[in-house]
This record gives sequence, structure tokens and C-alpha cells, in this order.
Amino acid sequence: MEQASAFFKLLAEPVRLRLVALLLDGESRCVCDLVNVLGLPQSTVSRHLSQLRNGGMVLAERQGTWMHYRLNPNLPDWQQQALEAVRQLKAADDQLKTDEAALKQAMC
Amino acid sequence: MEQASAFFKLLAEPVRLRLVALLLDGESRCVCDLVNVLGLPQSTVSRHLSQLRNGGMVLAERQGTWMHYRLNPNLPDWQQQALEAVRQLKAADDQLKTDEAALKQAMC
DNA sequence: TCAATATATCCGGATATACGGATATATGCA
DNA sequence: TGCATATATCCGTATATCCGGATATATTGA
Repeated sequence: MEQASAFFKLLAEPVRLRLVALLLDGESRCVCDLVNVLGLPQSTVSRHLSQLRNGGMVLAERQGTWMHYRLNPNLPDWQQQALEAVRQLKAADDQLKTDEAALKQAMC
Repeated sequence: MEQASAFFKLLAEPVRLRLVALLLDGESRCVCDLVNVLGLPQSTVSRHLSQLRNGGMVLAERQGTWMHYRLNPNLPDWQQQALEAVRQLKAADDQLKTDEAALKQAMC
């Protein structure tokens, strides 16, 4: 129960929700790209990413100087189901659509 | 975006998640039943219910002395999708299964 | 109108969480 | 070895959120 609510807590913060939406396609993204897209201080983005990682929602992998984050492909079924909802939201939400467009442009 | 994260915030609190799980079947439940099932102070349950109501996730209707709460049947698609995840979680989570069993027994 | 029951709200206090500049750490390259 | 870049963590502060006993409000029936 605590664990379940911890999962929703991760999605309950706007910055983290935007990050999750950006990672939904399963691709790995470096922090610098995510910082550019969100337009927020690096420490803020990094902090939220490590919360997502601690909660098991995303995986981190170092590739040289860059740290790459991606969605954890092995989430429990009910969590994958919840991410379906985020996928659906992303198709409708202006902010999330703008973020996605910005990501596809600016790669570091 | 803020509104989306507000929705997840509602699910991100254990007591509210239990309440939502109890209301998933669409039936109306009076506060007294919910208080009995959760085993928490009435003020705590009532407070969480009003947060769910303010967020639009549930509807309240007075029936005489009792106030009945039920899931809002007109939630946006992506929110209904998210509740699918809760439904799936409910099938697996011990606490939520225990709550459901307790609800089916004790009606006020 | 008054008592009883159901529910909502108030309140003080504890805890959690977010922010972002500053700093620490890690890596690659000269 | 030392600089530059990328990322993580630290820290003080501000804000949000939760708790639950006490109290207020609403409804029913006598």
C-alpha cells in the first residue's frame, strides 16, 4: 500500500510527470537533454530524476560523461497500466506535447 | 499539467487510495461504512473524502442523514485509464482485498 | 423545539517535500 | 596531472500536507 502510493507520488509532481512523459517511448535520454527541454535548473531536474530512479520507475546508465535515463521496462503490470494513462494524457496535454516536440529537436 | 498532477496526488495518499479502491465498483457508500472499513478516525476519513470530491474524482450526495460517495462516472479518459491500474492493483494488494471483504460485510 | 446521529470543518503541531544556488564528484581529453 | 563538462548532492528556507481531538453543522424524529 505504501509502495503503491509511493508510485503515484512520483507521478504527482509536475516536473516528474513531464520527465516520465518524455521517457515514455522507452528511449534513453541524457540529463542535459532533459534539462534543456524542461528549462529548469539542472539541480532540480537531477533531483527529480534520482527520485524516479530510487522509486524504480526509471533506470540510469552512465555512457561516458553522460548519464542516460530510461523507463524501467520491467515495471509491475498495474504500473504499466498507469503509464498507459500518462501516455493518453500526453496525447492531449499541451505542455507535454510541447516538451515532446522540444525533445525531438534539441539533442545535446 | 497542474491538474494532472493534482489527480495523481489524490491517489498518492494511502488512505485516499484505499477509499478510491473501495469505490471502484461504482456503488454509493456512506461515510460510516467507509470509516468502519478503514478503521480510522471519522475526521480523517471525511477530510480525505472531501479532497477526493474537490478534485472531482468522486461525487457526494446526501441521502437523509447519510452522505453517500461514489466514483465520478464522467472522468476524462486518461483518468479512467489510471483507475484501471488501481483496479488491477486492487486484485493483487492484500490491504485492498481485505478492505473490500470488510466492506461487503459491514454495512451500517 | 430539542435530543440523537451523521458528517464537515477547525486548529495546533508534526512531518514531508520542493526549490535552486553552491559545492562535490566523476569522466574525458589535452 | 589538470582543466572542462556533466551530473549529483548539500543546505537553508519556504510551502504543503497530514493527523486527530474538539467543535460546528445538518438532518431526522419525538
